[in-house]
Amino acid sequence: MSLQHILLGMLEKPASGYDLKREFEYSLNNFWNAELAQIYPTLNKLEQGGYIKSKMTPSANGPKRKVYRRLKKGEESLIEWLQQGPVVPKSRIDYAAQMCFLSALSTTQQLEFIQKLERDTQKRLRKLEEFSAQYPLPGDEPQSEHFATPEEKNSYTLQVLVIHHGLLRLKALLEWCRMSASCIMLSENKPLNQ
Amino acid sequence: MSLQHILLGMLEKPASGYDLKREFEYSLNNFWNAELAQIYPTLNKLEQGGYIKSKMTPSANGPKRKVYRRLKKGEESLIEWLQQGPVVPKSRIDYAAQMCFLSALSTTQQLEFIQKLERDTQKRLRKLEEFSAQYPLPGDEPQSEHFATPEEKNSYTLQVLVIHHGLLRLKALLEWCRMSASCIMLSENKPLNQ
DNA sequence: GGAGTCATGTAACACGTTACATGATTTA
DNA sequence: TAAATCATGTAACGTGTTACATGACTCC
Repeated sequence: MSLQHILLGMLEKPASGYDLKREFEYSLNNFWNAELAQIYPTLNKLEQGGYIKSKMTPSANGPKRKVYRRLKKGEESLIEWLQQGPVVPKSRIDYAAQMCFLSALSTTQQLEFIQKLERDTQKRLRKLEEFSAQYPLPGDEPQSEHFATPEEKNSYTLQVLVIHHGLLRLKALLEWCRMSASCIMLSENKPLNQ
Repeated sequence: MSLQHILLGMLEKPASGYDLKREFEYSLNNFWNAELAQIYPTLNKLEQGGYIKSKMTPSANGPKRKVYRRLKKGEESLIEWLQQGPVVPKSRIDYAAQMCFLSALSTTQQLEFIQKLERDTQKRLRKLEEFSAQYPLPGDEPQSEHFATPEEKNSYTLQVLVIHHGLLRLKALLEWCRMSASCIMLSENKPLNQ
């Protein structure tokens, strides 16, 4: 059910399905994604339901685009979704499940497993930190950002917070990787002088 | 694809579908879950594939149970899954997506949203901390735990680490909730003396 | 004119959830 | 004997992914 609401949220400004896919890739990608094969049917469904409305518009550099704009019913549905409070997904973390059964491998292989996870996480963290550099927290650099309206400032603050959510998650995961590596090495229980 | 491997991992010791469902509820629940409606067909599929084998056995307190044991092919498949390295799921975090569009609500409602998330997270954390109290980290309480074999000790260490993964995640989320609440309050930008 | 990108879609399949169906055994 | 729990399943539906189909437009 969430994708419909997310698309409604993204349609603050009119956009085509292709645009929305790009937006997933370049910013929301850290905590949500959707393929075009899912976006297009969902947009059609939303239009049939009277939440959004499309209009064929010529493109500067390609074929005609189907640009959607959000209708009042769409905005109401979005607000309803937000007002029902935070939706916490039941987490399904494959690598954590794998950890449970990792004793089937040698200690060496266990450490390799953790180290691979640590490297991948480090990579993701660096990428997100790079991305987040464009979005300083208002207050961190006083007077560096100016907003036309309080609404714009608020919207920006929320964007930044979402990015920081990703950063905190990745940092927590890194910390856990390090703890796990030392724990496994300790549990090997080999005498130090050998 | 993961559920098949997870069930194979859980079948270290023979168990019925009903047993496995219980195990999800009482321990793995924090990072994976599956309904009976998904477990039973998956077990049938695994048996048809020659990964496990069932045997009807009478129960002490109910109707006959279909108890599965893991075959060699099952163990090989499990090890293959583990050796291919950590599988990192693409995260889909509804509340983070909601945050992106939260500027459609008033600042007061935004704060309520965050506070609700904080309360829910606090509750989950307390529950997991309670659960984890049964599993001290070996080393934290020297000499308090004894294991028959090094394999058992290693297996226990991994279990504990998985629980700590959940704890760290929840703590990071809590920290983020607090940061978000102050950020939103600051961004409201109202003069203090009013 | 061919390759690459822009742009929209359908079809088949895999995975997950909810609801429903069935029946045995235990406990009050 | 009725309710609760144990125990195994099927059916329908919703969501998400991969593969395939189609065509317009741009740049070389």
